[in-house]
Parts: sequence; C-alpha cells; structure tokens
Amino acid sequence: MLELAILGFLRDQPLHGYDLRRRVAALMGHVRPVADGTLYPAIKRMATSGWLTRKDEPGKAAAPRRMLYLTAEGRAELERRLREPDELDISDENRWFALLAFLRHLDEPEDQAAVLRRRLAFLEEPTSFFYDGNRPMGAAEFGDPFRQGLLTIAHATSQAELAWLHATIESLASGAHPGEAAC
Amino acid sequence: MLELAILGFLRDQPLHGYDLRRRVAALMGHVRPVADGTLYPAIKRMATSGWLTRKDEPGKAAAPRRMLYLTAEGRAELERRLREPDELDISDENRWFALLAFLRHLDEPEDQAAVLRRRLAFLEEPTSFFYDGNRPMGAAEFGDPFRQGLLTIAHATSQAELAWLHATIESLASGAHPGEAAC
DNA sequence: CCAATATATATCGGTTTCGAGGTATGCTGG
DNA sequence: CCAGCATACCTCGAAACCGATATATATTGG
Repeated sequence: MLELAILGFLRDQPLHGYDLRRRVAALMGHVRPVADGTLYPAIKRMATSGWLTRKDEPGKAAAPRRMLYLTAEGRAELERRLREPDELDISDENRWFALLAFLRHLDEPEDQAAVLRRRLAFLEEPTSFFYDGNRPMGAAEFGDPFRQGLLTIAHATSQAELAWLHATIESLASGAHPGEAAC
Repeated sequence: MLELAILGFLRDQPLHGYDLRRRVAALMGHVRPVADGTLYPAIKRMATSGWLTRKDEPGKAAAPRRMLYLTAEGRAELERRLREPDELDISDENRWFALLAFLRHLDEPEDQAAVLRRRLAFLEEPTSFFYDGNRPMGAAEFGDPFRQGLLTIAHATSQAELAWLHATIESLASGAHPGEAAC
C-alpha cells in the first residue's frame, strides 16, 4: 500500500522524501500516519529494485534534499499493480482507496473498468460483521447502539460506493474515449 | 486491534481459537483477514500476560479444542482500553470500528459518550486527501473520476457517522440505557 | 541574539505480522 | 474403505513496521 502510494505520487512529479511523507499522510493518514522509520527504508528498497533514482539537491528551505525520480521500471511496476491488483487490494478498504487514488494512471478505460468490476463483485457478496453461531446477525438484532451505528455507517459507505461504481463503470463503457468500438 | 477484538469477543463467552478466528475475520475481514500465524501467537502473548486462561476440551467436531476464558485481569484490560483509547484508536478507522464493536462493555454511559465525543472532535477537524503544494484540493478540482469517487464515498461515510454520533451522544447524555434505542 | 520550529534524511532495535508449512481428528461421499 | 474436506492448533523464517534517536540547516519570533 505504501509502495503503491509512492509509485503513484512520483508518477505525477519528482518529489523528495519529506514532501512524499506529507502527501502519503494526507491520503492514508486517516487510517494510520506513516512513520519516518517506515518511509525511508521503503524508499531505499524501491531504489534498490530500480523503481526510482535519487539525486541530491540543495534544500529550498533547509537541509539538502534527495529528489526522487520514477524510472521506466517504476512506471511499469505501477501500471502492473494497477492493472492486476491482487485480491487483498480489492477487499482491503485501505489498499482499495490507495489504488483508486492512482487508477487514472492506467491509460485503457477497459482496464480501469475491469478493476472497478472486481470491486463491485466483491461488494455485492453478502457479508455480515457478527455471527450467532453460524447465523449472520442483522442490525435490528442487537439493542447495542454502537454496533447499530457500526452497521449503519458501513451501510451508508457501501451504498455510496455501489452507486458511484455503477455510474462510473457505465460511463467508462459508453466510450468516454473517442475511437471506441462501442460508439 | 486484534487484541482488543479477542478481549471483546471473550467478554461475551469463552471461545476456542478456531471460532475466534471466524468472528475476528467477520468483523475485520473486510479490511484484512487474520492469519493463523498472527492469531495463535497473539493468544499465547495474552495468556502470558494473564488476560486469559486456556483449558483443553475434546473437540465437538474434530480435533481437541483449547477453550479460552477471559480472566478478571483480561476484563480490566478490556475496560481500560475502551475507556482510555489512545489517539490512534480514535483516528485509525479500523481500530475505531473495532472499538465501537465492543464499546457496550463500558458500563458508564458517561464514559461511552466521552469516547464518542473524542471521535466527533477528530471528524470535525478539516482534512484533505490531496494537496497542490500546501493548498488542499477539493473534489471539483480534478477531472479524474476515481479521485472524485474516493472523495464522494469518504464524504458519505463521514456524514453518516456524524449524524449517528450526534444522535447517540445526545441519547446517552439524556440518561438512556444502552439497551434502549430511540425513545 | 538565541531559542524554538520547520525542513530534511537516516538508522537501529524490538515487536508484530504474514505466509508457508506441519500435525492431528472426525465426518461425508463415492 | 478411503480420499478429501472441515475442524483444530501451532511454529518458523522473512518481511514490515514503529518509536526513538541522531544529525544538520534555515527561518521566525521573542
């Protein structure tokens, strides 16, 4: 998830670690802010993998910066991860939102729609948060206002996402792009 | 988060590891399913800490089970975690929902309301997912339908939660017991 | 003038987590 | 009768992550 975010942000423009940290924190900070001890080793890893290169520059505000540039390999890696996300990227809400934030970097609307359809299929599977033995429990079943709230919020989120998914998949299919066969 | 869920589920009834795994997966599986290699060491850790005891029983269906019982210390630990959640439990969506699932186990409506107010304060802080330099970007600013969707969904979730928080805090303050929903 | 703050990068030890693998048992269908 | 599956528990190595810590510079406010 962190690596995807780094690849995605660098796809737009070269950044240094500190700036990257602020952007990643804004995108995923609701869930969990990124620690320095996580970010810098991740950058190092990715540089070793050949996905980005580092170049020293004098700092605009203070200490010298190490500017990060996405390589062609890094760009290919980003596209691979966006086009063929694994099941966890689809089901894990955090990973899914990170993926969504950069899905525009796939250039084929077909590929984008395919990813959205996978998410749609996942959301349409019936699930429950709580079980009594093997029987799934509905919201009405517990007097507990906190679990009721949990289900209410989850339902609202799910409805909003389903509506958006349907609309967007349709719009991608109906040739948001000139030159499509569907026209 | 995992430890909180274990404490919370065992608060209701003794369970064995396999059953616990199913319940934890239902509650948090949307985010990330729990691996055996995570659950069993966690149980071991918590037994060492004195929060639960294990008792062997013949398996109802197959292999023998190790039934898990919450101790008085475990119960105290659960209540401490619910009453005084740290900042990450409030801000991290996953941890927050896990906390919400067991908040009924605090017996003072005062304490429950105090936790909800902390979450409310967090949600009311203005935040943005994306920045152009230092300027936060609104939904209208990017043509990208995916980032628009991301913000749309996040907004819907936030609205649903805020509405529920306001209603529930009020109802807790006006002396309702956790058994009674809307009076 | 100096202290505090923001900018900027990095390492290290300890903890947690994951994924793969290993060991059993009892039921069910072919 | 036995193969396969669900039940049930556990360990191990590798990877990831966190929090603390270290280092250095420029600006800003008192």
